Order: sequence, then structure tokens, then C-alpha cells
Amino acid sequence: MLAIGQLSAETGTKVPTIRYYEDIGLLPQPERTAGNQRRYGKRQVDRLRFIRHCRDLGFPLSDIRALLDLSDDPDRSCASADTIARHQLREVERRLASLASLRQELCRMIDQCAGGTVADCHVIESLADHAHCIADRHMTPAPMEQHVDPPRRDPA
Amino acid sequence: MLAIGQLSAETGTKVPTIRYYEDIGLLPQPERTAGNQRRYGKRQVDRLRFIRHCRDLGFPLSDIRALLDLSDDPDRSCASADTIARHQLREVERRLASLASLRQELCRMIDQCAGGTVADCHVIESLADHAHCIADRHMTPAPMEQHVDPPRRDPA
DNA sequence: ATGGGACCTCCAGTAACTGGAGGTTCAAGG
DNA sequence: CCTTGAACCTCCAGTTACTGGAGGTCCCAT
Ligand SMILES: [Zn+2]
Ligand SMILES: [Zn+2]
Ligand SMILES: [Zn+2]
Ligand SMILES: [Zn+2]
Repeated sequence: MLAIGQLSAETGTKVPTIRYYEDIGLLPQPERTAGNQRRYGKRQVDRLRFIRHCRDLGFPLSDIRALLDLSDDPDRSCASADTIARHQLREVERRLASLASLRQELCRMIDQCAGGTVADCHVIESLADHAHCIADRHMTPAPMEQHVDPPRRDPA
Repeated sequence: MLAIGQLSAETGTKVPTIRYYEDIGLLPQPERTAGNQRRYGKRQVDRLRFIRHCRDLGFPLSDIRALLDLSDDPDRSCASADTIARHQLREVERRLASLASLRQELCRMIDQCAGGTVADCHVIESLADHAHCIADRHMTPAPMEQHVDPPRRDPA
């Protein structure tokens, strides 16, 4: 049985995040010691790994919840899992397309900057007026609510 | 002078969002009618357009604040504007790279699904175990806090 | 027995909005 | 002039997926 800190080290998940997953019902309530501390078994470790891997692939928690439900009974058809994955793929592709066009716009802006004063900077000018843009509209990709964990050293 | 709803229509910004920008000091407090309603002039319209265009290009509000400060006095050097834009470009490129690798992983997963039960679905299996992945680590791109406005019909 | 690191709960904050409740104001029609 | 009703006002809570801190308890190795 692992304490929460060990589970954290094992899965690369911050301790408050684990408790958060428990709060929102993604992780079941673990056993407790007499002194009320959480103890986790192997199943929980796997479950958390699954969650984290899905998060790393950009799945929102709502999808992960559905995927966990599915993987909880192995006899069901995998159709909905595939649907979720395909949907996620479409999302990713949508975001890729938007970002590619943003990239283009930004490149153009920056290229045109001659390095003078603000008054004649093409960056500022382009930002002020979308008419300078090539794309007729920017569709900023939907968030995808990613976790960012800043460079963390391994718990060695 | 425009009422807030007209400004909203003019710039494609939701009314609560305009008030929010005012709250956080991105937009100055506008004049008011005797009955306490906001009235906006042309400068405000331009300022809001600038903000929105930047948002559409993925700039975070903190950067937009800096860009607005710059564009407020045109004699300064545009160097920092360019730095911000370049930084944003790097961000976008980072996110493009991550998404490309996510896309690859998702494609592989989906391709391998034979359509049976959950027990032998490769999608579920791949999600459960990162060892099936090609990339040795997924770096989920930082959020970039985009606004999503779901298909909204024009206030005609 | 004691020290200190790991643990506990609760709460607030992040980013950038979004929506609702409950109450006013504006402008047009009668 | 008066009445509607749409648009406006303020304040507050909720969204997503966490993250961090305060203040207090527990575990276990010495
Ligand atoms: Zn410039
Ligand atoms: Zn543009
Ligand atoms: Zn399958
Ligand atoms: Zn993986």
C-alpha cells in the first residue's frame, strides 16, 4: 500500500491533484489508516496512470470519465471508446489547422517589422487591424484544458 | 456614442466580456448617461477591436495589456512589441509540435482498433499504457487561454 | 519521547470569461 | 403623458483542471 506522496512520485501527479481527482469522483475513495491517511493499492495506481496518460493526450476529464467507465467492464463493445478517441483526433486536427494559420499571421507581422518606433511598427499596426491579415477569420482553437506542469525533477 | 450592446455587435464581443475587460482595467471606464448606462466613443471601439484581434491571435491578456501600453505612446521603440510577438510565435510553434505528435499517437490508436470488446480494444490498451506510444513523452501544450465562442447568431 | 517531514481538511486563487437574479433605464408607441 | 418591453445595471456564482497555503495531525526513526 502506498501513501499519497508515493503514489504521486509513482505517477508523476501532484499530491493536490490526486486529492482533486478523488473529490470529483475520478478516483474512488481509498482505504485509510487508523490516523486517517490515504493508502493506495495497485488498482488505484493503474487507474491514475490511465487518467494521466489520457490527460497527456489532451482528453478532457469528462471524456476520461467515460473512458474509465468503459474500461471498467471489459465485455462491452469498444465502439464508444473509439468514438471518443476519434472525436479527440478531430479536435486535435482542428487545433492544428488554426494554429498553422496563426503561425502564418504572426510570421508575416514579425517579418514586416523594421524596428523603428511604435508609430510605424507593422506588428502593432497588424494587431490593430485585422484587415492586414490573410485569413478572413481566425478561429482560435478551443482550450482543451491542458495541465501544465512546469519542469519537475524526478523524485529520485 | 454607442451603448454597450451596440459596441458588442460592432466588435463581436459579448456584453459581459466588455464589462469584464473594464473590471480588469483593459478598457477604461467609459462615460455614463444620467441613468448610469455606459456610452462608448470611437477610441474605445478601436481599443476593443485591438484587444479582440490579439485574443483571436492567441495572445494572453497580460501580453495584450503590455501591447496596449505600448501602442498608447507611439514614440517609443517597437522592440518590446516585437519581442512579445516573437514570443507568441514561439508559443504557437511549440503547441503545433506537441499537437502534431498527439495527432500521430491518436491515429495509431484508432487504426489499431478492430472493433471488438473493450477487453481487446487497442485504444483502451494504448490509453492505459504509455509504453505503446512512440513519443517517449507527451508534452501537452500550455493552455494559451483561448476564448471559445460557440456559434453565435448575429444580433440582427 | 521527540522531531520533522508527510499527511489531513478547507479555502482561495488561476485564466478568461459566461450566465443568472433581481432591479433600473431608455425609447417608442398609444 | 404613460406604459411597455428590450436593453441596461450590479453583484455573484460557475466553468476547467488544477495549484498553493494555512493551520493542524500523524508517522516513524532515532
Ligand atoms: Zn516593430
Ligand atoms: Zn487578423
Ligand atoms: Zn476498439
Ligand atoms: Zn503515451
